[in-house]
Amino acid sequence: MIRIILVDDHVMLRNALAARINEFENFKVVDQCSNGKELILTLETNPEPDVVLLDLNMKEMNGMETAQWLKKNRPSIKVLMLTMYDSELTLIQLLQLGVKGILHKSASPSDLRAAINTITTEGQYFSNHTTTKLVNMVNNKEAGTKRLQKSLLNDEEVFFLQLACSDMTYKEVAQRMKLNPRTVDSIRDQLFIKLDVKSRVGLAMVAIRNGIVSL
Amino acid sequence: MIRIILVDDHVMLRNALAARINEFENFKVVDQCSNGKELILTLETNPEPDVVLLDLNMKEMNGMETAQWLKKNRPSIKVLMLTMYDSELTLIQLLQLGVKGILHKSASPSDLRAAINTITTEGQYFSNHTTTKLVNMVNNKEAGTKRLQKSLLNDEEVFFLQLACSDMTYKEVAQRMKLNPRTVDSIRDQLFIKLDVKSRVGLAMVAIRNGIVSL
DNA sequence: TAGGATATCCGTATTTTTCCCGAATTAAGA
DNA sequence: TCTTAATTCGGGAAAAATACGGATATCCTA
Repeated sequence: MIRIILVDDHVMLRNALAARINEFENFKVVDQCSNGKELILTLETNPEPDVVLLDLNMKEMNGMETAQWLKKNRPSIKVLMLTMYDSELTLIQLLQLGVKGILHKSASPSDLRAAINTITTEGQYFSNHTTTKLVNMVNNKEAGTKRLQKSLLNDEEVFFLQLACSDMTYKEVAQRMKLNPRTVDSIRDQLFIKLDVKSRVGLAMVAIRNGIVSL
Repeated sequence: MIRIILVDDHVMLRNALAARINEFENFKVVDQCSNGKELILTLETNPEPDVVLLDLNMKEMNGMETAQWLKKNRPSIKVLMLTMYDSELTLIQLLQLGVKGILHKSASPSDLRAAINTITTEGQYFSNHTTTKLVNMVNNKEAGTKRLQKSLLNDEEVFFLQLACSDMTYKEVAQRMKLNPRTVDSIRDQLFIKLDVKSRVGLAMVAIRNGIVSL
């Protein structure tokens, strides 16, 4: 019996997923959480599940942070990430975090079934769509491979993006980050290139799409 | 038998809702659509439902636009709006569009049941949370009442917001809107006041939260 | 019809953002 | 060790965004 925990702050979707999964043979949803923090609490007092279905866009502790925690503290748990939007950035970042599969929220129930099945039998699941994007990135010499190697966001950049998605000015952001305003300029310019945008609004859009900032 | 159509681009959540609703007595989900356009097509060839469960944040034709269309073309259909985030702006705007109820996506199945039941028996459903916010707005003299009267966005402002959530400069936005750049400045300044932000990024955030721009 | 509030349009001034250059330091690789 | 990157920071200028205010038209009202 494969044991699964669901993590998503939308109760109804979560229940829906649970109902579907419990219909499958050999699968059982043993717990449901609303965010990463709840998951950690649950894991502290309960036996480890085999799979965690993790929503990327959550309020309290989002999917990215939670996956990072899981990789570090519970590396044997397989993570299947649920995404709302899709983008190359998320993709690469998630792979780095050891996520074993990615499933778009607009996926059909049969996609869900395939994902859950494959991830337990073969260790990982990636849809054709996901794989295609990866291949395209590798093939796209000018931007693609560079991104594969370099477009991962470090903690500083993530922190910057979170602060940039606000009414603050860059000076204020620099203060908050305890950095020289010039350095903040560099971080921003770096992100312009990495994320292929040319304005702060563009950065904000990418950040939101990728669950880096939670609304 | 109350006939219901679901409109949401997340298949699994949609199916979950459908399953729940079909469990209720006297309710039946007669159709499911992924966005407003599909709904319109469906309505053209099928008999009118009693209730439409409408997601606010959709790609093709979002909930706001769809509600507007329904108000004009199918005024007898009751609209229950599903929201991802919540904000005062959405609230007022939705009420103006004749929406008969608002349900947050993090609502529980029992909330869903209450909403569906109440909307059909009493004509409308608003949660305590929603009502409380409305009351607060009315009581808050300085900003509240003004917002109630004035914070509704007209088509021009909505269009501006959609364009503002991009890498475009205001000049380019002005060109696209066929307006003088100064006029675009005024629209922006107006929105700063209405939405209580002081930068373009702030505008973008509000616009996304309210489903005015779809990512 | 005069007065007052309000919306629209547009100009000026200031601040912020963005870009381009480059220098000093550190890290990494051959 | 020498070269090559990458990081942090600075000056300065051009462009964009924002703040402020003025002119005109409109509409409501006393």
